[in-house]
Amino acid sequence: MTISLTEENYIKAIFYKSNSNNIGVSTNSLSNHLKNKASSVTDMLKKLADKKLIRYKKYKGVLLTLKGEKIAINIIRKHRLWEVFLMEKLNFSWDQVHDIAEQLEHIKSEELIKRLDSFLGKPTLDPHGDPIPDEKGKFNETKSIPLNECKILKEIIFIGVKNHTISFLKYLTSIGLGIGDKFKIEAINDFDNSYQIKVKKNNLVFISNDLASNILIKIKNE
Amino acid sequence: MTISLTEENYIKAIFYKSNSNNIGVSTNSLSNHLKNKASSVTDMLKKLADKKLIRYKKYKGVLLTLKGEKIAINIIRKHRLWEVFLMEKLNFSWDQVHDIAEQLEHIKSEELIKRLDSFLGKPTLDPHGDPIPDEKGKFNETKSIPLNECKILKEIIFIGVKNHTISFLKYLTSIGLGIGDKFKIEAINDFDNSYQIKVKKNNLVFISNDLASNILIKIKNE
DNA sequence: ATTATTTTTTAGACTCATCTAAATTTATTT
DNA sequence: AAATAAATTTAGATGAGTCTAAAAAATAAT
Repeated sequence: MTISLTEENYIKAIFYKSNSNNIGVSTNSLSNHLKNKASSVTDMLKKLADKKLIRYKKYKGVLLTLKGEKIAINIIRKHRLWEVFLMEKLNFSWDQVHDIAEQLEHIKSEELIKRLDSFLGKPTLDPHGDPIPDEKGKFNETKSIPLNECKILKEIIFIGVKNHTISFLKYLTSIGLGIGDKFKIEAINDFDNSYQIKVKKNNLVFISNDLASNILIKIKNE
Repeated sequence: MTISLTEENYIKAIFYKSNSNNIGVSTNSLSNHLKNKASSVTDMLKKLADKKLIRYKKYKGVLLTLKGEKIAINIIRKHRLWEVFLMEKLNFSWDQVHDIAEQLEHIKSEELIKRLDSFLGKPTLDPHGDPIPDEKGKFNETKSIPLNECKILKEIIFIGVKNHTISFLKYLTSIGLGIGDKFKIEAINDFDNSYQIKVKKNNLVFISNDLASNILIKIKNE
């Protein structure tokens, strides 16, 4: 069975919109995410259901089948491996890689991905700190928490972001924060739950609670 | 102006079918090459002419405009750079790279190609010995001749192939012949113009004239 | 529990790239 | 140069993926 580029993008969107609870993804949320009209989404959902890639009941939203999930995870694996390639080998900055990886993820060749994976040293995290599933589709879960759930003044490792917008990524770069960096929480302001952190020898940086909720961290030595 | 993947493939096909003499490429030859019906080709030619990518007169065949040629050369550049990447970095064999490069050549990002080029050390020949045009579209012409035009017993450098079919490439590999290899013409049989060559310490290999016409060589120290 | 609102689906139309079948033009024979 | 063959184009149709506008179903509000 062949799966078109468009179908792949729908499958990926459904995967991203799926919550761990088994509630179907709504037509509208896919419509927003894919920037297509809801009616177009409905059409495609019928097609994907025919192919047994999703379970779809009219008006009830949609869930991936095992087959569909496998495909989604494989696309994500390809996307993230290419992102690693673009940053590590071609020295792109992390806010530049997404659009290119969005294209590369659709290249069809299992052998290519296998070799790319080896070439990159079988990485388990992409440049945004997101886990890269292995050949079997298994995610190496690195338990991270958003910075705003950390209420103690400790040494922190920055391991990922929740918000992937380019402006956010650029902002982090501008304050000297990159994946893997260590920083220290110097103060937590209880009036607005904002943070003051110190990255390396840089000055103190002020982080709003909202911002902090999009920064994924691990507490050092835990 | 956006150019679709399909349009890119037509432009590339027209480029490959163009002879240095200014004779238009026929609808039928494109039809064969692209494995589309002639009527489909006609439709697309009209479209490409509207976009000023080709010059097209009904029943008279087709030529690329400067704009079209630029695009064709850029696609070829991308194709060949990716082939180098696949062989040099991912250790694919030269008969495996074409199909994957056929997909990769359509990835849209000038920056990507610029960086890939640098990463690969700005190569001027691809793994099949075909020249890689530079950013400006200039081909580094390495004047090569087909083996069957060489009538003297000399040391030879194998620099490319004319026939790119997988079976031919596999055959060359099987007799121990790879791009850049040196070999010696041991004998030229005048009854059928076939060749006997010696690759490294291997046994003598028999090469028919037909085969020889598809092997591009340079005579050593010339 | 009716009404109003939002979400989703259906119906019909459009573009892109393709096809088949028929018509037309060009090239080749005799 | 007329007849035949080959190449090319036109006309009309199809499938994929999208759209708008209208209908139907689900959800929320009074």
